[in-house]
Amino acid sequence: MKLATWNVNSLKVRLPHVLEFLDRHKPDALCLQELKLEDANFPLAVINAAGYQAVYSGQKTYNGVAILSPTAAADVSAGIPGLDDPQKRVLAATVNGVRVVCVYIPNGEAVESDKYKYKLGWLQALILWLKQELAAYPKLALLGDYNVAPEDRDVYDPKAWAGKVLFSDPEKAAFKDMITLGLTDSFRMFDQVEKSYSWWDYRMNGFKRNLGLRIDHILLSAELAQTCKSCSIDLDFRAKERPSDHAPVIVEI
DNA sequence: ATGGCGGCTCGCAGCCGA
Repeated sequence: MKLATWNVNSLKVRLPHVLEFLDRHKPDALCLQELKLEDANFPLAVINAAGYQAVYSGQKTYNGVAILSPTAAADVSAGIPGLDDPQKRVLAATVNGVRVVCVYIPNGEAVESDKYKYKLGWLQALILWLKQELAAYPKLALLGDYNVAPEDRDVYDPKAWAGKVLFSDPEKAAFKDMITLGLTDSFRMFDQVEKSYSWWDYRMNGFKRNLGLRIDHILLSAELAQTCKSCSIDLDFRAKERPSDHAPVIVEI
């Protein structure tokens, strides 16, 4: 079974890339973030025509998440239960017996900002909910844009990024808390080339110079990690004309 | 040290992302 995650930075603009991704990788579930469109504008007909079903939770301009799958998604739930948040950042569904949790964790802007406080509170709410969700669904995958680079090797210049948003100690601690719940970072289960990243700034030729961060992750529950076969980042989609600034991450379980 | 790119909007400038 193949699962994938991709922050598309506008589904309207990236729809051709998404269709190409579905055709090339044929994932059993594809989690998308930053749809930047309302549910009424979700391109369901085009995705159905590609052989995929979709569940989604969108809003105008910002955020928005979706799960695409060839088979129907069951027990769909949007948002973090108990967290009153108008921002559409979480969607969970069961696909072929696997609990697929698609997240777009807040960016945080800068450690001094209110958005950073919102991010840390949001992460705490996510972790509390995940603990329950893991108890209910032993086969669980948490896929998405975490906006956290967990280790030095996930950052092109860890000294320059030390203490900055996406790489501050409280954010890294929250990531570790997720690992402590029993989740495994599937990417690090396997040998990877050095300087592997999932996001590069559009500016300064970030991708060509490989000035990136690894902030998109697929964490697996123990039961899924046991049988995980591979995890990779598909750089081809970041190298395209008019790409998303994120590359897709793919896991085989 | 700064800004840079790209996507969005009751657009032509400003917000947001990371």
